[in-house]
Amino acid sequence: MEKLQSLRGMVDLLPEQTALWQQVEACARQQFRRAALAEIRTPILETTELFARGIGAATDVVGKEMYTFEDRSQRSCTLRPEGTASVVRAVLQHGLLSQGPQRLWYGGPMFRYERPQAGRQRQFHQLGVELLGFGDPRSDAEAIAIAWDLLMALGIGSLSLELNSLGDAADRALYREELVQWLEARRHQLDPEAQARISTNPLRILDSKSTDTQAVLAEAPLLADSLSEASRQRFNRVRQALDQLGIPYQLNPRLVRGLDYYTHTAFEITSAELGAQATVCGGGRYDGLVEQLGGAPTPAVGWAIGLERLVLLLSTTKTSDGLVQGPRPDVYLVSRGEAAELQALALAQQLRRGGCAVDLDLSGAAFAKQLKRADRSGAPWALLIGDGEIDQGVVILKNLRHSGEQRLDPQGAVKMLLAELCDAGPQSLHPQT
RNA sequence: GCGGGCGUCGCCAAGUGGUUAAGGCAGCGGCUUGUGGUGCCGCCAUCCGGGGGUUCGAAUCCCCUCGUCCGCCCCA
Repeated sequence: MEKLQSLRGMVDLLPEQTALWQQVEACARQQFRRAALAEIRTPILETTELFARGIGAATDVVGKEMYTFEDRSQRSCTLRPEGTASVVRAVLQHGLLSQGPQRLWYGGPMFRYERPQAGRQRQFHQLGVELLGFGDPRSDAEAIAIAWDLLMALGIGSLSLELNSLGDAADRALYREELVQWLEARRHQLDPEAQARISTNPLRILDSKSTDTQAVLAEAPLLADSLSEASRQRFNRVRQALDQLGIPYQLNPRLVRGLDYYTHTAFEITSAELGAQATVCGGGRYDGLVEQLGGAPTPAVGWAIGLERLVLLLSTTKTSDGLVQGPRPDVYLVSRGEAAELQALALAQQLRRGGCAVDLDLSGAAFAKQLKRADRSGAPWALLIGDGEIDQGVVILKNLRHSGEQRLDPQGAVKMLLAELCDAGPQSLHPQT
């Protein structure tokens, strides 16, 4: 029989990895709370139209990477390839903007039908922030700062922030015309992909990784030169704010980004340690999207972080090695004999209700076996109960670090363990040495 | 969608045409029928991702396929 397997590009996170993920998520939540962001959760499945309209039909994401299928009523559905469109849809659907600007974060799985490689899977996870209803240049800087500080708080080093301004719709239209003209004149020097893009999405040619294409582009007109005075000033104010915040960045006039909805500020945070898929965080301003999806014109800025890539960085970085440990029980309950096993069950419940992490051995195996497992579990304490203890009305509280043990009445042992626990907090659960 | 590398036990890994497919870790059992962490003993792939083919004979050669990894495209 064929072995059952997960779908290509869909990976399991096993217990030894989830501890690190939980740490990242906890850190993010803390940062988001400090930044006064509220969480929003939207469905993973949306109408295909949402993404077609929101992200742009000419983009690769919509053109060839979506998981799209018809449901039982022949409605075209798509597994979300990114989060922003859904968040804007939800905000509009529930009229949240009528209560004022929204400071939101979201997280969860995204789906893109691509060939898996390092740092890229078909189901991956993002954490994103959207500031809706904010047009001030300071909000661009603040959004970036939230991302930057989160990455710093996680202890990720060697990151670089690349920054560009795409201007507003008018600037882009103007520049697009100029660029197309320039490209047409050199069509024969471009690779086939770039040639095809001249008509579909010329700006995307700019950040091509092809060295040949880049060589040709060296002389190309720059978007920065087509920006209106207002756009230019706006960009300067964003940069000023970043300077004020002490966040280092590099201007990258070729940074365009793949989704159609970006305007003005576009940015990427990359790491040299990630291989080909170097972008950890990408985002920017999207002043046109809310209107595009049927709302009133509303300025907005946001970004998304790829969690797989983040975790990849954290497990590569030496400093974080060994810091994250899976859950260890505080107490391991060993019991043998019918009455003892029942009492152990009850004590486990009592200890857990008291806040103690308890692993209960259900095997009924020999004491030696159970003790061995107790040792492996990493628990600092074991509670042993057998027929002898039942007869005497005691339990054995054993310190697995020092091998000391004492016989106590059951309630005395519970009190002792809970005191160890609660008085000094979780740290005290793991006696040193 | 395209290019290249790889695919032997849960994990790591020897083996590169010839009778029973090393070893290590983990797991299980025992030495120790109620006391762990060390030690010792035993068990743990009729099978080498799957399917065809070549051969007297293949995990070892060929083809197809699937998976995986790396890169391209693109993105988080």
